[in-house]
Amino acid sequence: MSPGPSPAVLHERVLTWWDEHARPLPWREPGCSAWGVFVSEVMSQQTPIARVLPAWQAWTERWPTPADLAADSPGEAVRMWQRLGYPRRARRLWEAAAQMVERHDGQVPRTHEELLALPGVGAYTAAAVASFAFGDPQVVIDTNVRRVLVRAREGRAQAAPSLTTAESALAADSMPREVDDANTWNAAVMELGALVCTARSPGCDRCPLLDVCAWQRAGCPPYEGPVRRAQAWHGTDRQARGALLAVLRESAGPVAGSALEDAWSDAAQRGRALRGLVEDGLVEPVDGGYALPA
DNA sequence: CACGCGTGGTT
DNA sequence: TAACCAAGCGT
Repeated sequence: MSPGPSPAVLHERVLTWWDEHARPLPWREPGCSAWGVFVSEVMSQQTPIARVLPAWQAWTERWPTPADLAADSPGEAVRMWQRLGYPRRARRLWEAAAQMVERHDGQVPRTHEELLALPGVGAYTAAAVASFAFGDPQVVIDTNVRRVLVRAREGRAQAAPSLTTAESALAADSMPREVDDANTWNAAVMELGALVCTARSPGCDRCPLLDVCAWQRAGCPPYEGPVRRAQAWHGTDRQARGALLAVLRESAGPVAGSALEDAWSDAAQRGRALRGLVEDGLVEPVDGGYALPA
């Protein structure tokens, strides 16, 4: 079937590499709460760890439990999100905290199914929290895992644009059977993809799988497959939303409509972006202007 | 299922 | 410098 090494070989190599090279991130400390892990996973969705670290510190100090966050306003969550990007994640994290208070006795739920039901939590985040916070070895599949497995086991440069059932099966087949190893494996494969088996310029010379990697053995053939169109940015509604929300985040109180005109001059696009932000619960119209939601 | 959704560092 | 890339989610 696959030209790559057996799972047993992968486990030995990757788990040994993890012991020596895992970064000491605060949410990996034994004493970190499930809430701390949960916040770290949501913040890390599409955002580099270097930018997550200070925001995670600030959030968990200010809101040490789900109840602490739920007792504050969603607008404060949006403000504290700072410039992590995709601010809808902040609003959804606040809503998730509120649901934990209402339905889960103020705790992060422990099962994959309950986690998946929370706003802002998809298959990846539910599996990651179950595994990393609660030791339940769900199959964790993110972009790093997909890239490492596709290269090492199938000999291709990169995974398809979206997750396939074949990749899910490959990831499940790659899991160690023993529980502790499986949970460590989840973190270790991601870490290998983040630090060594990277998308742009992989550090194959320091990879623990160098001599068994199917992609390496095939001569590192380039990717052949459908290409995802690059995201537009300049002049998009998304850029407008970002500019408008930045003004509100940096203001202590409500902002007059005229101040938002300075942030984005095109009136039609400004109006469209503002309506979208209001729909998403990131902005509230108030008397004579706009504010973060109370 | 393809697309919209932020931001900033790297190449 | 424009394009690419980063622990995805919701519709």
